[in-house]
Amino acid sequence: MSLTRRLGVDATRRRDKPAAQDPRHQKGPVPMNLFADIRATVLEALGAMQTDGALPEALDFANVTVEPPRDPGHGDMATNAAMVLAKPAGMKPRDIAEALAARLADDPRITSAEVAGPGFLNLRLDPAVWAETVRAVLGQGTQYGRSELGEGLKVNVEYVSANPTGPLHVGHTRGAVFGDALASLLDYAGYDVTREYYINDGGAQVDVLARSVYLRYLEAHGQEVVFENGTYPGDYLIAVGETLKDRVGDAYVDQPEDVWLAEVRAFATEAMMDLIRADLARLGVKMDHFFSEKSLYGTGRIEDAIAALDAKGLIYSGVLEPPKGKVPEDWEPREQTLFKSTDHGDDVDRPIMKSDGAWTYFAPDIAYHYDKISRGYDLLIDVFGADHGGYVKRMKAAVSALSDGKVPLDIKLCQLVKLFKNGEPFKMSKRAGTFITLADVVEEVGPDVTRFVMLTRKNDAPLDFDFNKVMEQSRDNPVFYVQYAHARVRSVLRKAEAAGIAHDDATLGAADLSGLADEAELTLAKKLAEWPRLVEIAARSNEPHRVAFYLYEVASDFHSLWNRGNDKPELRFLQDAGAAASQSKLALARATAVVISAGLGILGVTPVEEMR
RNA sequence: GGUCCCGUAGCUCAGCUGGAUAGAGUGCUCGCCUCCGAAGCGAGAGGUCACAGGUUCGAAUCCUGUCGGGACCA
Repeated sequence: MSLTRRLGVDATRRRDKPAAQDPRHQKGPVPMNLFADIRATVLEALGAMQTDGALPEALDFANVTVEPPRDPGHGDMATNAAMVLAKPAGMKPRDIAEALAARLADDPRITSAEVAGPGFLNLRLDPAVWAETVRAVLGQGTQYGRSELGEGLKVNVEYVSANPTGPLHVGHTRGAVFGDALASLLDYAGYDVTREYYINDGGAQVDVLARSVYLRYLEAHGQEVVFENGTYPGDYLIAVGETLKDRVGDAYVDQPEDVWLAEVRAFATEAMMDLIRADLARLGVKMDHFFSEKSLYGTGRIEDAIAALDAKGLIYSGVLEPPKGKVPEDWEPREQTLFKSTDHGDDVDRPIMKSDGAWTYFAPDIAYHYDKISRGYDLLIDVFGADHGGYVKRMKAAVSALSDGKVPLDIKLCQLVKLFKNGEPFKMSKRAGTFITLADVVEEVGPDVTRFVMLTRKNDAPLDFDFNKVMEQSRDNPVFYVQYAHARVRSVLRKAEAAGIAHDDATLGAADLSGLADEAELTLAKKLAEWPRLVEIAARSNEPHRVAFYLYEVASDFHSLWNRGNDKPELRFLQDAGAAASQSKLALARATAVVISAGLGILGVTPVEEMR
């Protein structure tokens, strides 16, 4: 990927600069967050009221919010302080609100504070505040909006983690895009992020892979082969078989499995990981760390993890009750080694070792998460497909037990993507070898559209991905709407350049911005003021899709302003009156582009210069 | 049978970790290019937030139950 592609995030991605990992040590001004600032002002006023005896001591202000009102007619910001505090303070909401309003009137930024409705306090801010917002954006660039919410905490985001048995398909793409955007979002919000991929190279499926590659290897030697017993017939293994032939000649031809299985498995797995890494690169996804499940076997690491649980008295031998309702026909009571996950919120205890002494699939998962904990992460996030929803409780129980409840694990489930083509749903089958791959999609529509579309849906909502619709790049595709707004800004800046108007950020940031007074201009500036707040909300809930929806709103406010310039020449970004008249408008336009760039940077989408 | 997710405009979906008269896109109707990029903008119409209780100043949001859709279940 080119450097320009991700300029919003790459420039600050801390894994490239380990020395400056902690955002608390970053240089530059503390990011401006107007809503946080005003909330702090409100809390100060409340504190002063306590000091004066106007409010009782010992009140919890945690639920006091300052947020934009739904109806702009209510003002610029609203606080619920009076309503939240009325009951614990034993006072009437209106009394608190009026006293608070009187205090806040002293703040030069606040021009009016009115009690409304059940006890809201509606604040109107001096227009100069919005000009300062624009100035802050120009001064801080794509750093505007960065937050210290994360306090430099170490967070591990595990995503994709597809089995190394073939190329990534469309279903994986969503998890890849989501996990990557989430990681960027958390980075932007002040966390120290590691992007990680868990390679499932320890199970039976890689044996199947090895046998499949072996068949292609025989084929490369001119033999007729049949793909049976679940072996993978996909074309992508043909080249792998040929490469194997180049490596070992005919050494494995007509040899029993125990001669070649281990080596072919290692060879095939590495080949598949190369394939997967290449697929991820197409999307602009770059992992910091790949963790091999295989490395857990035969090294005592699983045993260590289980011993840690055993030391807490959470391992025992027992027989599970049969699953309620439909009992599998082959079910029989068996003595197994169990993890007492019910102590940590699970519904039933989970087997970790079967009666024949083999680990269950759960055991390496425990060991893997134990490893993450021991690497010192403060927070773990797993991005799974929705088909793994059944593992959530046991995984959380394991992490809770292993970390003594100190390391939270958040598991984000991505609903599987429903594919449509020509308006018809179609399924993909890895076994049949007829699946739509990530590479197919990215080649057709490009990484930007792929990523943005995947992020315009909440992760736990199903996503209809209409192949044709997305390939058509039709206008109802929101990525173009946002890109278009950015391109329009760049266009107007090019015109400014041609007209000889200085438009660098320093000049625009120092310009007289009092000309920004029209409602449409202020609406846009206010929207830009929400960006730092939006980042924190999105990061707190681990929901990068909020960034995509926010950018759509920014673009909408910008397009709206742009078109008002058609009717009102005084709202155009380039003014006939000359440089000074234009620069306040250009400052707003440029600030819009900066916020869009920052947001697209988090999503991993290129802010384009033009799209004619 | 159990667990988890979902149910919001004709359709596709947002909805701020409880706020005021629930919002976009799309589709439909009607307007806007001698004007910085019309891939754009403006206006109209469209709702029992699945249903029933509960919690409280206040519920689409939290709790319980029912119905419906999906995923998973040694």
